[in-house]
Order: sequence, then structure tokens, then C-alpha cells
Amino acid sequence: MNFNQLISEWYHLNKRDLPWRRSKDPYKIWVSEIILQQTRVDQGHDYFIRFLERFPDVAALAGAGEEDVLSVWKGLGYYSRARNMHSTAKYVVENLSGVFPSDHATLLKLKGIGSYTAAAISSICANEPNPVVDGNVVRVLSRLYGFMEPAGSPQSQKLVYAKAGELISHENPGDFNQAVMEFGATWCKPANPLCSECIFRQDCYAFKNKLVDKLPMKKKELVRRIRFFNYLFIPVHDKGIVLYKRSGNDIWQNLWELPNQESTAALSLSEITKTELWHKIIGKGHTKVVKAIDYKHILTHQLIHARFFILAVEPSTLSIPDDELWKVDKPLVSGLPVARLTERFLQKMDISV
DNA sequence: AAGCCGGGGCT
DNA sequence: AGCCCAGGCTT
Repeated sequence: MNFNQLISEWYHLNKRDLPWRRSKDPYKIWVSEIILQQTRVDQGHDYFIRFLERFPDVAALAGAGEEDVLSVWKGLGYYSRARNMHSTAKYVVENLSGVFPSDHATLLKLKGIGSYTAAAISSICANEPNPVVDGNVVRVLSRLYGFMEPAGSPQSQKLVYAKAGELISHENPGDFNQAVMEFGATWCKPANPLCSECIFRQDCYAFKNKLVDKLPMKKKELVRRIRFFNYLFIPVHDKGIVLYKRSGNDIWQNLWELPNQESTAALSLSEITKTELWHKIIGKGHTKVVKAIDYKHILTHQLIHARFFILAVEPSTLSIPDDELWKVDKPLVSGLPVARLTERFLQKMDISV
């Protein structure tokens, strides 16, 4: 079997026309690679277009405010990616003369760039034969060569990395890397792979041994943390609402949401009025809970039971600490970065975000 | 080595 | 309801 030749021919016939494949500009490739971390091509595509429209080069990104960067990222998840990109852009402008690097060693030093992204950019933009190892590569090579180690484990990473390094084309490493990933994404898929019309069916260990649905081996079962978020929706004079910016070492860092009291179980109408948050903002003011709306928000590692209490208040009786809470006019809310949960609720309230 | 960080599509 | 996605950082 000549892996290189087979995958290269397959790629030539089957590759999708994707916007980042029309450039070898390390800045643009970097943007695409960060967006596509743990993100499907279909989901990331429009974000890539919008990101480059808003920040066409590294100087534009470096000169932007964090709020702007997060706004473009809004809804994509893993927001530390955006914060790290912003920080790296500033670093490149200040310390690398504004020239985005394309060599593996320099790339690895940058915030948000690990072994995968450094290999991707350096192989595509500088023709360096560094193999990428992402979820697709692990799946393709584990099936083809019968690697039994759990995906993601150090043993698996090591085996796959060694094999990919052995196979990689030195003539065109960038296309080789993209070809294996593309093959994993569209052919050697996690479920229902197209084995009956696969170029490797004569050679594939998993296919020959009826182990296609077993490989790659799964990692340990994931335990989801269960949390309860209780939000206060506080309209002020018909045109404003009260928001605050999340901080601390937790999810949705630096994103905006409604004032939130976390609890260990769902709070009832009477219980919410006894919370610290309620006392801080509402105190003894004339306030009525109109109704509550529940959402179940599922993340990879957390299950959030969110309850939004919709209030009718007399604004003059509110106490809103300037340094923590902000009264925001409804039209201005659309400019703020918010997580999907908050966005869903605000849209239901007819506030565009 | 394990835990954490989002959101969405597919089965 | 579970799986997994063009991963990386922190502990």
C-alpha cells in the first residue's frame, strides 16, 4: 500500500472548496486553525469569513478591543481561544515586527498554539514536514493500523504521531495533513464511515477485523457537573435591562449575562427573594416576579439548569452597584458578547443580540 | 495524567 | 441521550 499516493489522489478528487484553502498567509491559516479547534468546518465557516472581514490582518486584530474580538466570537464557544488570539496578535505586532511566523518553533511559543496548530500552520505555510494529529488523524490511523489505545491518551498520541511522521509527504506536507483530516471528516467518519467504497479497504485493520465501530477505542466516561443558575431579568423604564460581566475562574469569562445567583438546587419564587443577589439589588423595593422560564443548557462537562425570573420593578427602589452591575439600553445589548444561553433568553424576550 | 473550557450536529 | 468535532491550558 502506498498511503501517500492513495490519499493524495483521493484528496485531489474529493477535497471541499474551503475559503482558507485559497491562501498560504500564516495569519489567515492561523485564524482558520484556531476557529476549527474542536469545531466542525460547517460551523466555523461563516465565523472565518466574518473574522477576516472585521480583522483583515494581524495589526487590525492587535488594535481591536477585547470586547470587539469576543463579539465576533460570540456563539462559537471556547472563548479563551479568542482571548488568546487577541493576546498573540498584540505580541506579534510588538515583538515580531507584525509579521506572523510560519516556522514550527516560533509558533509553539505563542499563546493558544499547541502541537497541532503549530504543525498545521508550518506545514501549510512553510512546507515543513510536521505531522498534525487531530481527532480525524487519530481515527483514520487507529482504524487503518489497529491502534487499540484509548483516543486522546498519551500512548495513542505517541503512536499516531510516530506513524503520521513516517507517512507524511516531504514534497507537500500541507496538503498531506489536510488530506488525512479531510478523509477523516468526510469518509472515515466516526459513525457510518464509507468503508464499502474506501481506498484502504484492502489494507484497513479495522475493516478486515470488523472493528470499525470499535476503533478508535473510547476514553473514559465523562462525568457532567450539574449546576443551577438563577437569573434576574430586571427591566428598567421599559428600555433598559440590568446586566453584568462574568469574571473569575469559571465558564463564560468576560461575557455578559443577567445578574445570576448560583444555587445547589432549583430555587422557587419565594427562595429567590431570600438570596444574597436579591437583597443586594432589590432589597425591600416594590418588586413582583411575573414569571419564571426554565432552560436546560448542556455543555460537554456541565449541565446547567437555568431559571430566569422575570421581574416587574419600581426602578427608583433598585440599588445597582456601579462597579458590578450595569443598566444597559436594549438597543446596545446587541453589541455585547454573550453566551448562547443568555442569547436564547434575550431573543425570547424580543431583545436582539 | 486529568480536569476544564462551548456549542452544535448526528445517530 | 451520547458521541465527537482541524485542541490547548492549567493543575
